[in-house]
Amino acid sequence: MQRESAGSLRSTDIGRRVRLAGWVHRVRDHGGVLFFDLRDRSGICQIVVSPTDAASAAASRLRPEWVIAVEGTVRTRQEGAKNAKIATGEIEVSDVALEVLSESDVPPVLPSANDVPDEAVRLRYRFLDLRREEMQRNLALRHRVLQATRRYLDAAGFYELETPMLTRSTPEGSRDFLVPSRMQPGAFYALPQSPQLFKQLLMVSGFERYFQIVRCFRDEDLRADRQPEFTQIDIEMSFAQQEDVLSLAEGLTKSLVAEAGWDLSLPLKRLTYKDAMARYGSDKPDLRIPLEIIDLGTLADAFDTPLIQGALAAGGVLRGLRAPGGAALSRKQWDELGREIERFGVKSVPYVIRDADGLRGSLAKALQPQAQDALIGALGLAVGDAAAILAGEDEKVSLALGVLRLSFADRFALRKPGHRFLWVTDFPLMEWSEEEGRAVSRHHPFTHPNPADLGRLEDEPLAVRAQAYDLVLDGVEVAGGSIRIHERLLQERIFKLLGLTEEETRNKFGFLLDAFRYGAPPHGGVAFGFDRLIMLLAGASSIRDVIAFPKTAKGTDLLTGAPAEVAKAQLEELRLREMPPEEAKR
RNA sequence: GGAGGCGUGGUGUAGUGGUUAACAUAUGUGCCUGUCACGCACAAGAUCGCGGGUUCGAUUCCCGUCGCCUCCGCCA
Repeated sequence: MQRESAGSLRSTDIGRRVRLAGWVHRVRDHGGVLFFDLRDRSGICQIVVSPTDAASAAASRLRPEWVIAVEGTVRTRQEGAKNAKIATGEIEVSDVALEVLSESDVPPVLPSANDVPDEAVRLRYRFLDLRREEMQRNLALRHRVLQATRRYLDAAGFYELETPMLTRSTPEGSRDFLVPSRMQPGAFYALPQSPQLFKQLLMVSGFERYFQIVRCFRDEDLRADRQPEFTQIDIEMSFAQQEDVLSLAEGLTKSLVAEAGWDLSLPLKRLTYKDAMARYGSDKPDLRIPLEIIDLGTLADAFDTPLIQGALAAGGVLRGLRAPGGAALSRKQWDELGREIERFGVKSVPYVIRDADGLRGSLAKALQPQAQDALIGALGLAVGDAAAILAGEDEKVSLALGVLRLSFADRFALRKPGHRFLWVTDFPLMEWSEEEGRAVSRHHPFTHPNPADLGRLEDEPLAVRAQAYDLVLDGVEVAGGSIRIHERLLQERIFKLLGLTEEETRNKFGFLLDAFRYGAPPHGGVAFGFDRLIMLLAGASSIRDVIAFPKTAKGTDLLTGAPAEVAKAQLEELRLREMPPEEAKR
């Protein structure tokens, strides 16, 4: 007899003899009649065993998480015993034959429990944690979106091509995971941070449209939305302009989010990097928050305080941000807000509060009385609102207000329901790295500059815009990409600006530059952070909740115990030796 | 690298410088014929993460350490 899904039985199945198999979810033993819920991937179904049934003795032995097979008859539940809360609540399976396939110890993570155990316990017993309905749902969604990706891109003429996982370390970007080579002692493979160079080579090779659902590796510190290995939907297209890539990515996004029941209307909103920073203080603004940063430059003269006047004299800006209901913030809370933006060189948050009598607050005294109404109007302050007002260097003021914007949203629950996508375009090509004392690529060194800015590449490199774009969803970067440089000479100019010597570039990227000598098509692409996207679609608060076997914040796997020491013989084979701690210190 | 939070029966929590560490659930036994987070009774179950210090006495206070989480730095 063919096995069926427990969760898919309905009243239309009444009278049928069925065979089910799965896990014992909950047992309700009344001494006489006994009920239990049988759970499989599809859901749960109530099995009823009468004291006169042959299976009665076996049923009373059943415990949670035993694996059993059941053969029985689907029947309607008695009137008044139907359960509208579950999909199979109209029916039950009776007159059963029971077979225990596997017993279970008392499980540390009980899939039927309401309380979710501590995450360390969940990760240690991940195979049990994954039985929980939430995790089953998340990974099922992940599966569906993966399949939708393949369907969409295949239909759009993309080849799914694979690239090496054992590759070479390249400069720029994040720290590599290294794999020592046995056959080339002293040499190392690197696991790919992304298949960037390979997908460009595939364009040179004439495949025209490539995609890959690919694991990427970055040896950096973890976050709720960052794992050392993660999955990208990697896409590259030849003979494509930025518009072609954006439009492809939008179409794909629409079909992917539809798997979660989201309806997306295209085209998506767009914002330049410059505007995003000015209006939201972030290159990945959360547009669910109905707050915008306001430039107060025209009111600058109304503030009689050296802090503001000094900042403006130094070429700075004056900007404010409304905090709806912010009058309720205590002195202590303003201090907390100040600590959140300390890293931008702000010592405390100057603010004003509008109450029934007018403005008060740390900055109100410095404001000329006749300018009060103008300030209230500019910031849109209602009675009960407050506003943070910062003066200083453009980028720092923006970023600081961007942080406050998020903080206000948290404190006053300002985020509107629903979801907001947007493209952020025209990123700067390069940015200054204090640490390295040179310009570094903001995206990666193969990003094509905006053709309109090519003339000032050497003179004002930091002002050059890139043909690079990010897709942002609710304040999270879910995809990013660029048009690539396919001209060898331009690529060499960029390397030079980045301070990479010819020898270095030949050594590290020679193969790519070589390839570009033999007819490289213009090309560009985009990569989706797949786990993050699923996290947002699933409404999960951590990327770990959409990955079957994730790592902890310290990069360990509590299930397998990785990373672990290896046998001396393995190290010898690789000609590796542990460095004494005192030597490793420096 | 830095900051913060958490760590108490299997699990989730409460709690206290002082007798026997409480509750829920899970577990075991018994009772129970329509439950669905079934119910009732009884029982068993805890080196209060680990190490050190303060104290007559520490699960509680202090220091260190380990583990988990969050954030900053970092992550093209």
